[in-house]
Amino acid sequence: MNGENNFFKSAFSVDNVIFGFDEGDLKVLLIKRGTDPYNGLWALPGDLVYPNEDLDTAAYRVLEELTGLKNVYLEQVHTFGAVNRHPLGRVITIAYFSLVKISDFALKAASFAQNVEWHNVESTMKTELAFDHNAILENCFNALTQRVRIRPVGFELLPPKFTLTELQHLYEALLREELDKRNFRKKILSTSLLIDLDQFQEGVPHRPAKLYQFNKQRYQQLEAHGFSFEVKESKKKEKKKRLAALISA
Amino acid sequence: MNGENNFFKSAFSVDNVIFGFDEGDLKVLLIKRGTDPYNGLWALPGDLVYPNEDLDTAAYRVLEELTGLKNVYLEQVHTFGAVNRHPLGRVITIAYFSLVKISDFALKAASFAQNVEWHNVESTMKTELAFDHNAILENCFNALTQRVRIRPVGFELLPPKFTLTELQHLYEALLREELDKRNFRKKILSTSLLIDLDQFQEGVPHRPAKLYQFNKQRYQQLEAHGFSFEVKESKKKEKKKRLAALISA
DNA sequence: GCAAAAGTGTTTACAGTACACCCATGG
DNA sequence: CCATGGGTGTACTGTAAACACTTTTGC
Repeated sequence: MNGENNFFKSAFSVDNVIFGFDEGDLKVLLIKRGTDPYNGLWALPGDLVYPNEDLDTAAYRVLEELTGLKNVYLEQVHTFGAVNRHPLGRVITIAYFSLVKISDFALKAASFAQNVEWHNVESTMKTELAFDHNAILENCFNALTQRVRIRPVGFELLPPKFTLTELQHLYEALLREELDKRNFRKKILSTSLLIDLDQFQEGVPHRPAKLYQFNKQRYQQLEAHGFSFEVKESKKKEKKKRLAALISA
Repeated sequence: MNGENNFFKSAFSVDNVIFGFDEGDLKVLLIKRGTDPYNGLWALPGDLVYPNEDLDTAAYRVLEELTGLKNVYLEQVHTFGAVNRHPLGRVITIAYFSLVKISDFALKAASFAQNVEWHNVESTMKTELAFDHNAILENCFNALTQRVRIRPVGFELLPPKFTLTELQHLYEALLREELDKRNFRKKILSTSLLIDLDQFQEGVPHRPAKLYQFNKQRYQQLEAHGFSFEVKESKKKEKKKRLAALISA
């Protein structure tokens, strides 16, 4: 396969890191491989890109075939192309991540996999995955962490109605950092991106929390008007010296 | 070419947006195409990836063949794979940008190009380039703008010795924003990333400015210790409402 | 002595941080 | 009445932002 100038003897695939959020922690959807290579190992869902198919389309297709979901947040992250990353030939892969609400979907049967499951992200990163999927997962997780500091993408992972505590737990999982309840509420409410539904949890063994909804229209308005959604780094306990910002005036 | 399942009848290339900084503005290195398709149009340097070559290696090779430079800042940005982006077949391309010091290199003759030139970035973005290279350029420029807010990559574009005013002009070009001289100096000096060389400009028709050098060792130290180099967005004149940060505690 | 760019401090406003107690519900 | 998580305000501190004049050199 390698060697001479066989430029058109290569293929490209997409791999899709599908994130969900449930029971207070971040999950990733994995497929247990039923064929060689890497038979029996867990892998990220992916597929070769059809010759007449755009890359994003292929990534959406992988997602939809697996979950039945459409209109999902999807973002291209990085392309992995080490020469020997695929044992069967030169296959580079374009990595995407997507964010889904675990609440509102059921898994489809995926013919090419024995098994499909949600796995905790942190523990998955310590496990061996097929191919270079550990590197891909880590890369996409970092991209998500970064993205969530800049844009309110977290809502893509929550059910339509959620409590502020659920939202806070989500951010804590994504940022791997504990947040102060009062400060978090103050800030998140000051964005005007949440709609107070004036509804409450039911059947919980404690004071029921208010339910909120993400105000997507409002966000798109603000975004269109050039407003930025800035998320700052928190100061660490051990007073790290800040490298001062460069921008002024 | 398109149509049936010719998975291995496709190719991938790298394109490299090579940025330089000279005379107060940001430049990009372009090649005038001497063959069809797009004969006569300016294009980004790029090449097909060899079958036994990693993607990053290919991007470095393109850069080195063109400029003779090694050990240059290089970053993968995005992969472009629209079905019809290349008139001769299915060719997806992985876009990189690199940052070079215009001062210290001479262009090599590039056999596949009639002409190689530095072009002003802003005006190039208003011109038609070959293939989807307008989209690639814009994407890479945005990536650079973002990167420079987070990491001190600007120094890669300056000669080894520079004045604070030159550095400020660079940041102004990258961020498309005017900066306040005093605040800029205060902040940049407070990072301890600059070495005061105690040398001065010569032969300038005004008070000569001090020369500084980037302290790479120091930066790597800080980076290794988990310090962050944070660059904040400046507030605009028209007091835009800030969407408050989400992180606290 | 004039032109041109270098260099330098202080004040004000806001956003980030830290922190502790009472409330509503189910069992 | 107890356990559980929900909900709320204030004071402090550090960084960003605004802003104008003096200095040094070449000609």
